[in-house]
Amino acid sequence: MVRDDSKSENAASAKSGGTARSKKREETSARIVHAARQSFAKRGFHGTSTRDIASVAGTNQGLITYHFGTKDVLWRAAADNLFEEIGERLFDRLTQPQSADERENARESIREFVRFSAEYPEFFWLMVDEGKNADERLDWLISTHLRPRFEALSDYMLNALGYAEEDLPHVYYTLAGAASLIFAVAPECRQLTGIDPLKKETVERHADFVARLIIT
Amino acid sequence: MVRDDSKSENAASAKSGGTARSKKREETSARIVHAARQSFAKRGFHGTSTRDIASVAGTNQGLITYHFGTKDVLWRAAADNLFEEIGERLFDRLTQPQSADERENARESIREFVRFSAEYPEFFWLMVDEGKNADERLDWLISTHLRPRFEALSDYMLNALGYAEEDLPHVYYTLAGAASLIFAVAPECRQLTGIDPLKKETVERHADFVARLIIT
DNA sequence: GTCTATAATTAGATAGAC
DNA sequence: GTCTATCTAATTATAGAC
Repeated sequence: MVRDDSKSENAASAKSGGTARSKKREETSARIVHAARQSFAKRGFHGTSTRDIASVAGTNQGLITYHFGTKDVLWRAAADNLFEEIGERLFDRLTQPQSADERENARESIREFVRFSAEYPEFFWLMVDEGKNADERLDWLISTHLRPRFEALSDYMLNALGYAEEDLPHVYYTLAGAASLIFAVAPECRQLTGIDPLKKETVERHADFVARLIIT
Repeated sequence: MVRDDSKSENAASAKSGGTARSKKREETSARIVHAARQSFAKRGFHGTSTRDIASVAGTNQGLITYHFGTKDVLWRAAADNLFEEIGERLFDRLTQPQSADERENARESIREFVRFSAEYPEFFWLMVDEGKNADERLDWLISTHLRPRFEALSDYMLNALGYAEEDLPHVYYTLAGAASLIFAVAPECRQLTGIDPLKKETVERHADFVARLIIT
């Protein structure tokens, strides 16, 4: 998702060392992507302006064009960046059994998913924001990131958890919704119920609540 | 939420009958509100332009200003309209017991809520869109619509379902998320899983799935 | 009441100086 | 690579004709 910069490594810059230049490039690019991730998550694609992103990244709007071309490409880069982190944080360790008790393994996997949902509400926001409209952003999101993850999860649910094939969509969306919503609307939850869902004890409470609900 | 129009019922229009004029006013206003509900739900507050709303309503942008003043006021009117329908569709019949079996009553209430979520994904979209940012739209939404509903539901969950006070937020958001997400991201679900969540049988399947999950 | 025209802002994208 | 200045289009809100 980062533009090929081999062409810009010209003779002039080669003297001072192409590595330093491309390092700075990547630093700036990364700052922009990070700011974009935050903004797109909180305000959605339409609610986010490239000027705001540049401002959060501590730079200017022109640089976004230079590094990414269009707002759409930047959005994809932000999504890539998010899913990269998600992969490391979640999917890799979700299928690793810890205990001899199958059901307790499953419960702990669900607890892990709830903890993840508290850490990365962005995932849920992105899913809801983009999942409700059939457009090319959704197409890209599914083929690039969602499908491989869903299929890995499906295998796990079929084999380790023993769900029936036709229940998979219900399990998947039920779990995702049950685990995530309370954190995704944290400001509302605070104001409406008086409790802060992002407090460590509350996260654990919710994790256990959902885990015991799904795996009795 | 409709602007007081008593002042515009002047002497000139009184001749042709104030009722006819105010009837037309309300029809136009209602068309705009209806279009606004659709657009705000699907695209969010920022992603929706008043011109698009006017176009869907079959009128022009100037009339929106005339009837509602600002985009923000129109958004409130759209939310009011949604919650009015929700009240009729859901909250009134949720607490009416049908069977002698307490657990089956609870299950049927949950099934009803799932069916409602399939019919009104707007509710979920609104909740997620506005619940993630602490701003004055959220304040208004909570104090005007969410709090009274949440307290009514809390009573029901405490008394009829026998949940503990400190579990209420977890029950509430778990149920809301579990019931709604699959319908809220219907296009994604179709493309990702191959099943259409809005098909009648699928709605019932999900309703039963969630109901049996929560009330074993 | 309804509509067209337009003002004032803001958006994404571009050009060019450094 | 970075930044400022600017173009074009779209936005909300306003003014005024009918």
